[in-house]
Amino acid sequence: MRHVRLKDLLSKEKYDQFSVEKEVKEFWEREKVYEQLRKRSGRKFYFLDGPPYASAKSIHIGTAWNKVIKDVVIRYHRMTGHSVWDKPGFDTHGLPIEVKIEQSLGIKSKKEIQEKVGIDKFVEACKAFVRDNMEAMSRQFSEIGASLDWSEPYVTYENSYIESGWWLIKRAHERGLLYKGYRVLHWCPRCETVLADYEVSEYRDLEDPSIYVKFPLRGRRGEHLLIWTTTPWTIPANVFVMAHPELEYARVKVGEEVLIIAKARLEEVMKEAGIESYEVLEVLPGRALEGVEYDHPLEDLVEAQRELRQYHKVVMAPEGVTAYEGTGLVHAASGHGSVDSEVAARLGIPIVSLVDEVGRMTREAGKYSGMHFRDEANRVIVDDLRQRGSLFHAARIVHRYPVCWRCKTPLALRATEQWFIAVTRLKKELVEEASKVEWVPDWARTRFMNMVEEVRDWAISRQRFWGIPLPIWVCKRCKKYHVVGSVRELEELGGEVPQDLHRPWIDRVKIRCPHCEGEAERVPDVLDVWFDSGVAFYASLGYPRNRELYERLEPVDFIVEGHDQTRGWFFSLLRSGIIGFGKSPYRRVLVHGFALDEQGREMHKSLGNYVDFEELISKVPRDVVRLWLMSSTVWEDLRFSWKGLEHTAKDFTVFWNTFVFASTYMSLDSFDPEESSLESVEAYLEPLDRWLISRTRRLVAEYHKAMNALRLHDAARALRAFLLEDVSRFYVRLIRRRVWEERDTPSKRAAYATLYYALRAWLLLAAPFIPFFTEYIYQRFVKIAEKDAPLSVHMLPLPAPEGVADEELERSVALLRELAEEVLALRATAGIKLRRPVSRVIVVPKREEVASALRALPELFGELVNAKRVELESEAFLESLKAYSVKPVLGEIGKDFKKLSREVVKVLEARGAEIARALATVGYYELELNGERVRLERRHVELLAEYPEWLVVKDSELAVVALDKRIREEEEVEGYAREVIRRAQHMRKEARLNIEDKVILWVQGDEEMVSAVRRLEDFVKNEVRAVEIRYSAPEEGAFSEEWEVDDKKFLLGIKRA
RNA sequence: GGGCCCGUAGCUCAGCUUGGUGGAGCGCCCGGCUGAUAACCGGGAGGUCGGGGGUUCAAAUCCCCCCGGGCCCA
Repeated sequence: MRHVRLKDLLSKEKYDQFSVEKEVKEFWEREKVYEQLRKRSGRKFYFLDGPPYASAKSIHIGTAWNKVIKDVVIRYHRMTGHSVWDKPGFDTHGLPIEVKIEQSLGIKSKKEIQEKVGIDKFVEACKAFVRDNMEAMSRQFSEIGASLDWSEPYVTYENSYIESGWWLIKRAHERGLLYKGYRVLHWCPRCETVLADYEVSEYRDLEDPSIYVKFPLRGRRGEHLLIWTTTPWTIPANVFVMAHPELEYARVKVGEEVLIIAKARLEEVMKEAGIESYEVLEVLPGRALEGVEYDHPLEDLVEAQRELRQYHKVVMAPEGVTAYEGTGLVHAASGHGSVDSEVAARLGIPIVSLVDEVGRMTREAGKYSGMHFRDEANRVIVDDLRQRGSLFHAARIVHRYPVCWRCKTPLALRATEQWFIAVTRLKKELVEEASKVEWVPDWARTRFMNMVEEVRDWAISRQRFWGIPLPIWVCKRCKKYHVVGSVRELEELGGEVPQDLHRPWIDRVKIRCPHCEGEAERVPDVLDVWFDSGVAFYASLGYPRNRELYERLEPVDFIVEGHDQTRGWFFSLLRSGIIGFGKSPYRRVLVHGFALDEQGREMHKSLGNYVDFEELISKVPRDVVRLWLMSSTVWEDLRFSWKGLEHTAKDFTVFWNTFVFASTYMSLDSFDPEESSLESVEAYLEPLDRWLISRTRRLVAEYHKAMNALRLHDAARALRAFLLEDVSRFYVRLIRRRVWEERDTPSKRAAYATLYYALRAWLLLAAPFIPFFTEYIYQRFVKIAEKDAPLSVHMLPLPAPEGVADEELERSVALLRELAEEVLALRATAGIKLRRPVSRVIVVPKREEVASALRALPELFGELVNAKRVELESEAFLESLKAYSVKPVLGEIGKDFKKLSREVVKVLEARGAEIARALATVGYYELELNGERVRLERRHVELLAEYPEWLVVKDSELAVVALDKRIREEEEVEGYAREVIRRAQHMRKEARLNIEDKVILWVQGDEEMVSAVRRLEDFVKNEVRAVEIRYSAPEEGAFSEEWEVDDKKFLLGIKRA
């Protein structure tokens, strides 16, 4: 006979979530559960893993959170009939890894890589490093239960992935989006590569010169343009000066010289320069300065300047000028400033860049050639300007200056030749496609759109080694270039394809120029690492070599990453999708928060507040970590909290205990859930059972609603609240007595069937969140009870929303629970323990729904407050219980009754209640006193109305509740019997008896106690499972203990019968 | 400087979309319950809902400004 039995899970065994997880992991591995899960068929659900960057061995808590979120969604979809694509990925190329390898090899420059180490060794080292990291990270991800395919992740360094990447470059080329440009971009002189806009993300407070320089007007002796700069090293490359057409400029006489400066800046600049005496000669609009020529102050020292004389003019460039800093005249170095270069391009002015790839001034910089730009060149240039009298004022300034995100070297803006994809031309498509995407939460859309609005062309080339080689070959003879889209194409063009497509091997591949048959060589660049992950949506599926898979799975149904990825991965995917396929590659995006430390700061190893993942899961069980993570609002930042974890762990003990309770009694009674289905016990369901069923249905519905809206935290919280509040704290507490009943009653079966229904549903719904715990319980609970139950809980379909919740019943129960709290508060003030029954509770409802709830569920309420009777009464009834008394108002009495006053007061004291009632109702009271008629009226007394001392009353929002404190014999006897039962139960537990063991009970001592037990002998016997009660001293060998209740002493003994 | 998010009890956070007497857990004090429970229940103390202004009969909630923190950009 099958029935529920948690054999290995009985209460004596101490619950240990760590061993639960260990056992479940072994079970999953032994039975190859994951492999079977993957194979299941159903509607496609294409999930795409945002590949973490494999630059370290240990994962961040935030990375773990990220994968847990993914796992919950994946498991949810598996359990709702989807076939889930669950290939994880790793991002493996790029500068951060190169920098780490440089450090480990003890080298500092690009040159050393090429000359001392060799690119081949260097690239191999990168690959080995990444491989180790991936292995460690994969292990940690599977430790936390992430059920993705760790045996075959997609890896961006693999040949097939690289080839897929090439395809997109080719597509861009075919669409006419690929171009080579000479552009001003941030450059790291240490890494010797260009950095994209989004890579310029770190700023440091650095000290720089802050100088005001005089540029003499050509042919007007003694008159100068005054410019301001913090980068003296750009002065040799000065080509023109920018002014704002709508600003007012002043010609100012200072000493013997005339300076031109924005009027709005005049006062401040003079103050800074310490000049008190100056005279404004004239104010003119910026427009008037257009075309004014000047001479470069260092013209004779800088070779490049010889060519530039013709461009030294003031030009109108409002985008480069502000009225808030500087002088309103901006020195423009077309090769060293982004606005400068744009203005130059607009006006057909040449781009001049005088800094080389390692940060030294070039040969064209003449005197300054070979000097480092920020150190020596800055100093020498300032000196030269000073010597020539061109320096108006020099100071130092501390300002935020961009540094390399990897090596913290200050960056230089310099013009270089780079490859670009003209993304700006795709802006309309980007906006259109992004607006079709479902963003959760919705503000992610706003954020994304704001970002797209500012989109710039994408500089895809990097002058480095460890990356996807740029698939562009340039002909030595005709100088035309050719973009290669695949390995096969490379072969067809006569290239000898190497084993590994990385540099340096790919560099040696020469092809036939398709234009002139000359020999073509690859350009030496690699691709921006952001390119890699951006193509994951098709490259991870092997497209275009394998078209079928992608065509079947696309589009990606779901992605989720941190909010920093709005500009990162979410954008690079969309960009690649538009370039390659003209549409968004994904349908739905969930944004999650950052995992911060306990103080709300970022967690960093360098800050010393880093919680190591391995340490975390050695201290806290995985499911506890998961549930804690998932209870936090997905898209908000998460504060790490040991306390929060502890609290979550406590909830697990309640989960566990609830199942132990259920299984213990169900197995004791050989309950078979298949035989005693909910339908079969329908007729015996009590209101409380119907309530739990309704609550369960509500949970199912709310859970699915939350999951579908990706409000995963709402689902997690609902799961916790349901088991804790509804099942454990309420339902189970109230059915205890029903299931403790020894006979097999229909009521008991109904309770079991209800409880089983609720727990089974919960177990399945909780499975995506806490896969270990639910699997463990499932194996010992559902799996044993149901004959067709599958191997693993994760293979079951989730309960679907069904039927309707019984709103009215739930509302009634909720009201009664609230009302019961009021009564419990009354008991507390009256000092009557809950164990002692009271004879009656009076309720005067203030709302009809309270009254109808009480009429519908009187027993439930009686049980909640342990009252024999619950009386629904009117306010008038309560009034009638009030005892009235009077307090004489001596002034009035003396005035009216003179000498009789003393007697009147005596009467008031003696017959106060009677008089009070009369005054309250009729309004007067007459009596004869010393032969005189006396008429007492309201004004003679203060009327006091009080409830009798045996009644305590509490007013609340729902009702006035009153508790009759008078304990009748009946209740007293039951109360004493319960005191005995409670202690006998305690002793059973202490004596380590099994729940089903029968005992003999001895009771001896206080008369009242003993007689109470005698009078309720059957009740006591049933409750403590006694076959017999002996009213004598416990026999030798019995477990005995002395007790005292209300000064009544008694001795109890128990022994297994 | 711009866009988006966050700010609620000592601590961790719900509540805000859709305005209607401010909540939970932890911690503290007092009391109670318990043969699933190292669990739980009740009471008490604890709040300028970051600040200011506005809309409204009514604002934690909607609008504007400011302050502090985060992310992304400039």
